[in-house]
Amino acid sequence: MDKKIIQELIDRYVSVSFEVNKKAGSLIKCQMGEDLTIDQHYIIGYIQNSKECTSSELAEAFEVNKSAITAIINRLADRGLIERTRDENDRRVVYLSLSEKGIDLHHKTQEKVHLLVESFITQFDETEITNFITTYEKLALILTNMKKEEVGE
Amino acid sequence: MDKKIIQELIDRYVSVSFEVNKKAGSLIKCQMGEDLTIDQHYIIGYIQNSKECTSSELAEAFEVNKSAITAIINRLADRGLIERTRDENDRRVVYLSLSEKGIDLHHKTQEKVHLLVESFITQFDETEITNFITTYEKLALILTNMKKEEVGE
DNA sequence: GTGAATAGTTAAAGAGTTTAACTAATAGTA
DNA sequence: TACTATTAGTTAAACTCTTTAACTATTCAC
Repeated sequence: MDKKIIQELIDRYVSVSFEVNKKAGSLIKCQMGEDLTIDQHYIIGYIQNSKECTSSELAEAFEVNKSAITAIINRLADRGLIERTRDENDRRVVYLSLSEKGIDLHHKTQEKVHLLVESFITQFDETEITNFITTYEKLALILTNMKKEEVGE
Repeated sequence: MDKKIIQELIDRYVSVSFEVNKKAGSLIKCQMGEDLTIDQHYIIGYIQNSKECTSSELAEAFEVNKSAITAIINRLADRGLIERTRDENDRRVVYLSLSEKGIDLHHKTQEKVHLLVESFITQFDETEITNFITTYEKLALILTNMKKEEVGE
């Protein structure tokens, strides 16, 4: 690729990814209201979709330290949204799961996010948005590999 | 579009945008090191590219309250990276600008982010990444309009 | 069985955020 | 002109998220 074209693409990417993140984050936050922060929503979603979820697993998935997860889980547990269960075989391990209340709230917020995403995805031509997401997924893979290489060094 | 296809696209989008944000954010943070947080980098970049930047302008651009900007600017000013200048005609207004030190640091971090983005952008075919960014920009526009409508209600 | 590794928590500190109350300056208007 | 409302920015309190470092409890490995 031409140097000049690359420079232009970099600038456009940096600028647009910043803008979309800000705008999308702000719209999601509106949807969440007082119920959950965005991070809490994602954490609860992860627990919902994972069987026998642990703090360590969350820390790895969200790329933060385990103590950051402890803090978030404490807040959610205090509100009765999450339950902790010790593994009987390995008593170091604590499994995280959603309470009834947690499941209900997750459904509610999940639905709102879904509708929000739907409302902008459907403004695109099917081919265009499909190609977009496919490339986006390739990008996710590339970033994962870069991360691995970095750690491997 | 078919309902089922839409649902699938939504799920893929939510999942991939989350993943890319986490991964890219984490890689950028590594590049920044101890010098600046990501938010500070963006704030400094905005000030660099804007003539006569004010707190209100930043608050609007970053979609946060003005007091959040004051806090960030205070930290940067304490480190001698940013200078404040009162407007002589309208003494309520405070213009923000980078000090020499701030400009140098911004060049340094800017360069690092540039190289990082270059390293993954160049792994794509030119047509594919150009189409991707173009759609991404359309998405930014759509989100901006949604935000406006929301405010207008 | 003792030392090393693992899972998770706690505590302290710092960054970013919001809301609400505040200062200071300007604009509008009666 | 004087009063009121608006605007720009700050401050303070409270909260979330994050990191680092030290800690407990448990399990693993030799």
